[in-house]
Amino acid sequence: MDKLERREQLVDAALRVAENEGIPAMSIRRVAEAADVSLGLVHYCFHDKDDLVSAVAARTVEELERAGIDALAQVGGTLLDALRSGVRGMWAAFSSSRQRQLVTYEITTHSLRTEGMRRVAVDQYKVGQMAVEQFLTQAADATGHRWTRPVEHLAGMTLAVIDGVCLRWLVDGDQDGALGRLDGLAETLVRDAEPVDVRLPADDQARVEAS
Amino acid sequence: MDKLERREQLVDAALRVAENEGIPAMSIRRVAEAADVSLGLVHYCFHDKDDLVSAVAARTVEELERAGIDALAQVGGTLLDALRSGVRGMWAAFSSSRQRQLVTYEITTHSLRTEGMRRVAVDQYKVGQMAVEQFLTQAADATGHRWTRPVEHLAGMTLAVIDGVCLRWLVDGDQDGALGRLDGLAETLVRDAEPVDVRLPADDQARVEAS
DNA sequence: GTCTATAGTTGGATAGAC
DNA sequence: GTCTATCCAACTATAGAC
Repeated sequence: MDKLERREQLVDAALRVAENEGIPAMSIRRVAEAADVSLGLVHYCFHDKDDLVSAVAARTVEELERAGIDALAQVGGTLLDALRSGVRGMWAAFSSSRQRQLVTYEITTHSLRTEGMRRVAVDQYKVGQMAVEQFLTQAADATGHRWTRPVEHLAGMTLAVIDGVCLRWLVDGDQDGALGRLDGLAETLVRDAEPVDVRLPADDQARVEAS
Repeated sequence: MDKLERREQLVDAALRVAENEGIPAMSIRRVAEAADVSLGLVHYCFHDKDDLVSAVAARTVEELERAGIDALAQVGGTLLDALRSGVRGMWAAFSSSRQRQLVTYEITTHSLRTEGMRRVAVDQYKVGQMAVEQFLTQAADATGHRWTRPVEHLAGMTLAVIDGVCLRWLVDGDQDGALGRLDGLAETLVRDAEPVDVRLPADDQARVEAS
């Protein structure tokens, strides 16, 4: 089998181990065992353990990004509806796998402790921030609104809330509480939007009428 | 030295190690070395590693609680001012030690992975929730307001935001961004408060006038 | 590519002397 | 209480055969 292909397969196994036993327990040996290959092979495909962890992190980010795009698709109704269903959609993507979410946080702390892995955590947030910005922009557009604060700021708040809510949910398992907080987020966001005036600015309007 | 006293001293050392090298690296051996005692002594004072981690967690929660009480003290001016300075006060307590905060998150994930340690993470949040509820109540009282939603809910939101903001700050180190998001939180909270009418309800009012 | 074998390190936990 | 000594397990990483 090709090296890159093998890497992907090993990342599959590694992710399985990480979800079930945690990142600290995701040793190279354990991954080799889970993938039913030899220890040497894993070392052949990954330079060292951090290389493996980074690959697992890249995979989780990639899948999270895809989930974010899916949540983006369902934008309709009022702005509040759109925000609520979008936020809940992201939440559904997150909470569908409690284990996966825990892995994400473990990767964050691991990368913050390990020299040369800071980029990993930074990437997690960069992708999240962009996904949320895109979502907010699209939700406003589709419902004829404009944000009265920089989308960057609103996305930062949104991401912080989702992050905090998710972490707490991991701890207390209170799904209703989590959903309540997310709805609160949507209600808060909607207060920072205003309807777009359907009339164009004067000079544009004149041009339209002239045509 | 007394066993309990020795335990406290060892927790000191353990916390030092955890802050500098992370919870996963906080081995019993490493703690013994840092405290300049023998390996056996640590095992004499703590049944096993989880016992030690739990003790460290208890210490961090205890110190966080004290910091929350301090932040509570400075309530004055308008409600918005009170909220802003209170939230910023908590933030100052958190962010004064980046390492310590990282330890807190590491303990959370560790406890979620370890059978029989769930209580540790739950306690972290229980204390946080109560501290924030107390702060919000006091801030409203001191400025003549009442909350239009259950304080429990508002405190949950607040805690989520602070948590999310803090975690992100650990990753990107953007202090201005973090403060901006916290101010946004204060502005959001203030919209869920209304001034308390100084006049009492009718029957109470009648009683007052009769006296 | 994939394996086996092995070197070398670190960690948890216990036993027993003092 | 505190220490030393020791056992055993698990891990990283490499070398070398196939």
